[in-house]
Amino acid sequence: MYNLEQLRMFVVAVESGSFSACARKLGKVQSAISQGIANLEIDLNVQLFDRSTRKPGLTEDGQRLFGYAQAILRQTEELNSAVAAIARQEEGLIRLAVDSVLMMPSFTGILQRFSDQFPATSLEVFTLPSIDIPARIASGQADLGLMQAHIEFKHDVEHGYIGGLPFHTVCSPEHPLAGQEVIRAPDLSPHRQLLLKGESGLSEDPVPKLSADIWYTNDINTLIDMTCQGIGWTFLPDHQVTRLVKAGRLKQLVTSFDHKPWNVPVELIKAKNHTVGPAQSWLYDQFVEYLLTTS
Amino acid sequence: MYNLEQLRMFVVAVESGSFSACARKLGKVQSAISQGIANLEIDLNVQLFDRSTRKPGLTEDGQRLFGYAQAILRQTEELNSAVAAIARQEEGLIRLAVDSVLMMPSFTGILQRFSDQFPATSLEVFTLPSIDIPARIASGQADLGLMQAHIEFKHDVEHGYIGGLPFHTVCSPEHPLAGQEVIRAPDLSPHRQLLLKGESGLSEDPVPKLSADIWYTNDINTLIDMTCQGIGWTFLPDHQVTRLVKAGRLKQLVTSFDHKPWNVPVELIKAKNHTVGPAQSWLYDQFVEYLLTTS
DNA sequence: CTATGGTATCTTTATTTGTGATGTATAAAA
DNA sequence: TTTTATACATCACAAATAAAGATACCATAG
Repeated sequence: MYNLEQLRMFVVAVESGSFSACARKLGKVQSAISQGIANLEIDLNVQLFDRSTRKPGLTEDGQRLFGYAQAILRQTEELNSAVAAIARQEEGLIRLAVDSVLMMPSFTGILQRFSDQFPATSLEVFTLPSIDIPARIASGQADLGLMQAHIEFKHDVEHGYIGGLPFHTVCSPEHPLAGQEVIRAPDLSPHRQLLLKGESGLSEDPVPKLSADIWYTNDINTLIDMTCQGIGWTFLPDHQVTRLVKAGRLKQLVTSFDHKPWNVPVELIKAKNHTVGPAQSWLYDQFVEYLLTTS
Repeated sequence: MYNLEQLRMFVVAVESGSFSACARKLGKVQSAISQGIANLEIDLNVQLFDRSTRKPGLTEDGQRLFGYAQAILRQTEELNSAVAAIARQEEGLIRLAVDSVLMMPSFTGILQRFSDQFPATSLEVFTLPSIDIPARIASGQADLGLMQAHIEFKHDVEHGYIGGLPFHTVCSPEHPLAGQEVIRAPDLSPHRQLLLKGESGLSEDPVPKLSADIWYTNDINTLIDMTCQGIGWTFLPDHQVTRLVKAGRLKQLVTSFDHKPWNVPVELIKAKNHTVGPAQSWLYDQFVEYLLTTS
């Protein structure tokens, strides 16, 4: 049976064009390569190299098998890097719970960089309402949560306030409010407000209820669709507003109470008394940094 | 450095649940497995198994690495099957040139079965006009050609007549011809005929020119679109007609000269004096069989 | 308490792999 | 043409590795 060392010789010999060069690269003597490849050929019962010329070239069969050998070696690289990751105590999996409202475009940028930094760590991203996130963390179903700050504190969960996200008041361009120049809080109350509501019941919502007539949904996209449809007005984070106003689907209201943009506090939470590996703390830092520059 | 045998031990031990069972499966003594895995653990500097219980279970790290080890072994299976294919003298690549008109639905069925039969042989399928196919074969750019029969014979190319494909006369439902009950050949001539034409010049076409006014295209889909559009009438193979008549895009004309369906002869060609491997001859047989049952 | 099925460890033996010397072929330089 | 440098194959010997076999130990079911 052939072995990995022989496959490595095969691949390196092809890549470097000669057995001797291969030997130098692998830190062996030339005869070792010569024998190793000869043995590989015997094992496979296939002539891999055409040795009739000065520099040995691949035979047709050799070409055909070269890719397979390369693939095996690439897989061993994967194994090695996973082993190295373990040695560096990197986590195998990080489960992230993010409020769907906070799912901003730059988020995927962070994840992209994460996958470069920690190729051996896989990531699970749940989006769910803020109100449901602490329970996820406390029950051990998630490692890190990015959510709108709530007053409620859960033991087993470590809170860390880290910033705020600018929100704006918006409605459909066809909505009655869209006509008004400047809007005061009492102007909003006669019109239906749309709000996000978590599944785990009463939402201790950081977003104020300004109207008596409130409709709820648990899904950010439904909220947006309903608002665009003109069903009511709502508060939305800056990155969503920018996108939707540009598309002409929403109108941003100029309210008298938010000459300075109105920030929803955002916090990052994690399980208490859990050892935190490098990948998780990297992610944590990235989120902190991002939110500090945004708010 | 770890080796393939150790990885195999690792994987088989996990799959069979015990070192002893693994030893039996691999035809070794138990101590060999015990040592092999211990050495692997030393090499990787990772504890793979939790040996505290009766049956050794994977540690968390072990679970994480198990998939990688499996992947490496799967790759070696690929290599082995490629080697076996070479031993059976199967071709690494077959290049197939098919007339686009003959590209029937059952064709992909044959290719599917091909990939099951010859997993280590890759396939290139060109579709091009019949007239251009012999040149492809003769120049060594294709191995097998499936085309409408021409009178022209090329040396270097081995012709083998194998069947026929039923063709029908069709036009758009809006076309003047669509109203007539039965059509004789002279009825067709006042109307524009649409024909396929190869790139390599004059088409010694197996499809008769019945009209003086002829438009050409080199692409079957364009031909169909033009016909559906009502630009002219044309001959199309049965499988295309069935599909398009069902979709209401075409009308099949009942012609007085084809009470028996009118067959275009189809032939399969290959390069002369080339050794033919099992994969190519399998394909050849499949096509012959298919065309015999169709025509 | 014992039979069973499992693992680790030790020693011996067999196999594999690596090394260094040597011979041959070939292309380029003198 | 003769060197010279580089490349590959082969061989014999040393070194490293892996397998086998014997033995001890452990956990568990009956």
